[in-house]
Amino acid sequence: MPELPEVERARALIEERAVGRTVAAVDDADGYVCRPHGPGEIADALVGRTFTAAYRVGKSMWVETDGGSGPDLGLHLGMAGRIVIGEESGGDPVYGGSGGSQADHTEGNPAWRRFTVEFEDGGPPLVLFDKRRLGRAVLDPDLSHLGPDAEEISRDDFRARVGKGDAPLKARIMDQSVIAGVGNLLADEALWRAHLSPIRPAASLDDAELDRLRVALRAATRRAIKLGGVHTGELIPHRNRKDGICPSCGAEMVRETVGGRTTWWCPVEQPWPLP
DNA sequence: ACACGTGTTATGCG
DNA sequence: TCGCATAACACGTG
Repeated sequence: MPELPEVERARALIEERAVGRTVAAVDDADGYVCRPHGPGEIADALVGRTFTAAYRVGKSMWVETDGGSGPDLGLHLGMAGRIVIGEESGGDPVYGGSGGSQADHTEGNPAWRRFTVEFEDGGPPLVLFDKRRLGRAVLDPDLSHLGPDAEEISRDDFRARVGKGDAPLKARIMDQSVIAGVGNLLADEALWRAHLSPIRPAASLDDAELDRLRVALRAATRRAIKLGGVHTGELIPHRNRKDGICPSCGAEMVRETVGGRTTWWCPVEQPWPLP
């Protein structure tokens, strides 16, 4: 399930393999993935347009057409979306695979094709695969509700946005209107790296702790982009059903629902209240 | 059979 | 209206 790193890989793939190409046909027949557009609406807007750039904020990406004079194509991978162009893909880990950082090659069940763009050059189409259909393809997406991208937010901005409120810290950093791009796994990984408890009220952090979290989050994010996805994190493999062990100190980790999501943390290295 | 889930959002409540 | 919690969404997987 894609978080910022997987989406960034998908964006880079689109930039590399789809930008510069002109749209010949669009299959937007999946009315749920393409909502609120009616059938053919996205196709009518895009056919004849040329993709000129691919952008991303958080987990949302969009493709610019005709240098900005045409409509943007917004793409979101939801919980299980994957962009495939020819032999390359980016997004949700290979279906049925080990989820490692090996070259992605499998597009999965053909029934999971939810949105397709074909090009005039006759080359490989851009396909959104999504077994759960929680992904989206829309024209001119509204991104006004998103906070700054988690990888690029400044220190001062991070302090001001994250360090307030009574919600648990983990819920705060997963709130896409506060900072954009952090999902459940990346949140656990970054909090573990920063030695901060996910259940701390966000406003209880001082500036030094907020700075530590920002650095840990950025490091975890960049590492995940390089290695192929959030599932390559150091903590993630230890989020098993049984006896999760802190990969750093060996203590038995805690598993609880925080911010509505399953959360794992080390009670020794991420204590709350502070000792 | 049945609970769970790496995301988003409408709805409810104080 | 705001801040926060929860249910619902769709559907494959263990």
